[in-house]
Amino acid sequence: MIKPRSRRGGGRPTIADVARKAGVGAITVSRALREPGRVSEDLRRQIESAVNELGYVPDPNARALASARAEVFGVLVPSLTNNVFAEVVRGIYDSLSDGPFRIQLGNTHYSGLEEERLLQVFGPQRPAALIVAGIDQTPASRKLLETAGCPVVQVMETGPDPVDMMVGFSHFEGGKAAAEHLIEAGYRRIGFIGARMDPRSQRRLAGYRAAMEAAGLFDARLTTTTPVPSSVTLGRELFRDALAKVPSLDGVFCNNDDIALGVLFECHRASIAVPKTVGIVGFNDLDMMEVAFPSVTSVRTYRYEIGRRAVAMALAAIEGSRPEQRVVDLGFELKRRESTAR
Amino acid sequence: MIKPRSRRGGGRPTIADVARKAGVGAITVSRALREPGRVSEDLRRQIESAVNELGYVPDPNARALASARAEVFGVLVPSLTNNVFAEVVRGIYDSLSDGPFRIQLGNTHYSGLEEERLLQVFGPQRPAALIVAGIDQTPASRKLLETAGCPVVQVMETGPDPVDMMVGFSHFEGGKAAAEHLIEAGYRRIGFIGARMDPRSQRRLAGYRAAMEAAGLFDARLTTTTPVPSSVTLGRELFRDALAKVPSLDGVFCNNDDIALGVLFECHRASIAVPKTVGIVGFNDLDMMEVAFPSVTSVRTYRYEIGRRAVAMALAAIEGSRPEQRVVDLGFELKRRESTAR
DNA sequence: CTACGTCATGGTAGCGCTACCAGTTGTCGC
DNA sequence: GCGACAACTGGTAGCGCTACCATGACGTAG
Repeated sequence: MIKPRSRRGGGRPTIADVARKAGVGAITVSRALREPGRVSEDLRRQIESAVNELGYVPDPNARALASARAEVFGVLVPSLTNNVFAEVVRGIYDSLSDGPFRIQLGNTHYSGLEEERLLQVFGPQRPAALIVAGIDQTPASRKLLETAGCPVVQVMETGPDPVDMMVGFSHFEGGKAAAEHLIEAGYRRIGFIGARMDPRSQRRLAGYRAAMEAAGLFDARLTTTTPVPSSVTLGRELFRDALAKVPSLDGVFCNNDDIALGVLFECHRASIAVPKTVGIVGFNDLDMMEVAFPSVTSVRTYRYEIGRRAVAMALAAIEGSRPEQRVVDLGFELKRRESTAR
Repeated sequence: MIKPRSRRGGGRPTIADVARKAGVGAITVSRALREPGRVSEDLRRQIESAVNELGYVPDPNARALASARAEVFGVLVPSLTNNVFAEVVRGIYDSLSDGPFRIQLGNTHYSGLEEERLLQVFGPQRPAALIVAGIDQTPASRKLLETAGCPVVQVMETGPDPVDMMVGFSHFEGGKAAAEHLIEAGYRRIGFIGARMDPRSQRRLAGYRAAMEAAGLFDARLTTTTPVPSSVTLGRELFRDALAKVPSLDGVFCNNDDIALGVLFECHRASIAVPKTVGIVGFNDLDMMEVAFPSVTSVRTYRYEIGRRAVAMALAAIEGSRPEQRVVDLGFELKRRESTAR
C-alpha cells in the first residue's frame, strides 16, 4: 500500500527520511546519532550530511517513548523568586546547557503536598534524574523519589538519610557560626529574626539557640519569627516587633539577607547605630551585603555551586558511576563585615 | 536504592490495563480522560474507578507522540536570577499549575544565538505555546517562532510588529516618565546610569534622552553605561564613575533597582545627601525600594501580571479564540518617594 | 576445516497513546 | 415500518523512535 503523507506530523523530516537519503537503515541513523563510535566512518559521514541537508532533529517525544527514558531533568524548588533558589537553578541550567538534557522545573511553593503532586506529574515522564530542594520530603514524596527509577539529588542541605545523593551544607552549623560570631563580638542580647521559617530556617534557628545556650545567653523572648514569606519589608516590621518586645536588644541574626536588609534600613530610619548599638548578621551573603552601608556580615553559601555539583553527580550516576561520596557538604563561610565590627 | 526499570512491561499501568479492568476499549478510556462529556455517565464512572484503583497516569510522551502536540509551554527568558524575569516566570507557573501543561524553561543569557539554539530545541517538542521575553529576536529566531505552529507571546515589551501576541509595556515611556519626574522635582544635571544595556535598557535610555532634550538639559557626558551584567556593586561603581566625570551631578535615573540601590549605598558612604544633593530614581520597583532609607522613587512594572496575562492569552489562543487585542500594554506607574522629594 | 567470536548493519516489533473511521444502538419524523 | 440521524463505542493503524534480535562478513584458535 501507498503510505498517505503523514496525517499528523507537520512537514518535519523523520529518521526514515534521513535513512532513505543516506541509503542506510533507520536504526543505523539512530545509532550514528547516539553512539557514533559504533558506526563506520563511511556511513557516519553520509548520515551526517543527510541530517544537515534535511535539517533533521530527532523527536524527543518519540525517543522518550521508545527508550522509556526522557532526556529531562526534573527540578523541584520551593520558590522561583527567592534569589537563593534562583542561583541553584542557574547552576543547574548552566551545567546542563551543553548536553542533550532539557529541564522540567517545578515550583512547590514550600508545600509538601504540592511537592507530591509535582512528583506525580514528573514520574510518568520518566526523567533522567530528579533534583529536589530540601531533605524534608513527606513519606509519600520520599516513596515517589525512591521508586522514580532514576538518580535523585537532594540539594541545599545535608542530612543523615539521603534518598540517593545529597549536595548542600549544614544550616544548623551556619546558624551556630553566626550566633557565635555575634557573641564573640561582644553582643549579649542577641535576637533571632526569621520569616517563612521553612525547615532550613528552623535549623538555623536551632544552631543559633545552641550557641546562645552554650554561652548562657538564650532567652526565648529574643526569638521573633513568622511563617509569612520573607521580604525586606517584613524584616523591618519584625525588627520593630523584636525591639518592642526586648528594648535592650543589641544584636540580631536574621534568617536571610532580605530580613537583614530590612533591619538595616530600619536602623537608619530610627537612627540606631550599626554596629555600635545593634549588630546585624544575615544569611546567604547576597551580592548587595558587601555594598550596603554599613556592609553587612553574612553567612556565605555556595548556591550556584550546589546546582553545578548536583548536576555533575546526577550525570555521573546516569553514566553508571555512582560517586563514592553520596553526601557532599559544600560548607559555608562567615563573612565578617562592618555591621558587627565593634 | 534506585532500581532501573525494565523496558518491556516496565511497571506502571497503561491505558490498556485500565480498559481491561473497566471492560471497555482503550480509546474510550482515552476519551473519558480527555473529553468526559463524550462518554456516557456509566462508563465514565467505571473508568474513573479503574483509574484510581490502578493509579493510572497517562504517559505524556506517548500522548505527545500520538497527538503530535505536547502539553508543554516553552518559556524563554534572558536570566533566571534577575528578579524581574523571576517574577514573570512565577506568574507563568502560577497560571499554569492547575492545568495539564508542563513548562519548559530556557535561559538565553541575553544572547540572540542562544535564543535560536533553544528555539531549535523546543521546536521538535511541538509545544502547545511559546512565551519569549523581548521583541528583538534575530531573523532566524523570528522565523522559528512564526513557523512553530503554536501560539506565541512576546512578553516584557510592546512593539509594533508582534510575531503573534504581546504583553508588556513601553520602556521608552517608562524612562521618559522617570526623567521628567526628576526634571519636575527641580534636578538639572540628571545622569543616566545603566548596566547590561539590553534592548529594554536601551529604550529606557532613549526615553530619558527624549525628556532631557525636550527640557534642554541633555548632555552626553551625563550618561554612564556598561554592558557588564547589573548588580548592586556595579551600581556603586558606575555612580562613582559618573560623579568623577560630572561632579555637578544632582540626580540619577538608574536602569534598574539594583543599580539604584548601589547608588543609594554609595551616597550613604560618601555622605551625599539624598534627596537634597542627589535625587535617585530606579526602575521596576522591587519590594525593597519602599523600605530603603530614604525610600527610593522607582517605576513600578507589573511583571507577575505580565506572566499571568501571557498565559491567559496563550490558553485562549489554544482554545481557538484569538483575542481581538493581540498587543496588551500593561503600563507602569511612577512611585514617587523620598529619594526625589526635595 | 570447523567452531566460534566480533564487528557492522538491518529487520521486526513494539513503546503507550490517539486520529480516523466504522459499527452499533436508540430516537425521531413521516 | 423505514430511513435518517445522532450518540456512543470500538478496531485499526499509525505517531517516530529504539530494544532486541538476526544476518552476513570477517578473523582467529584449535
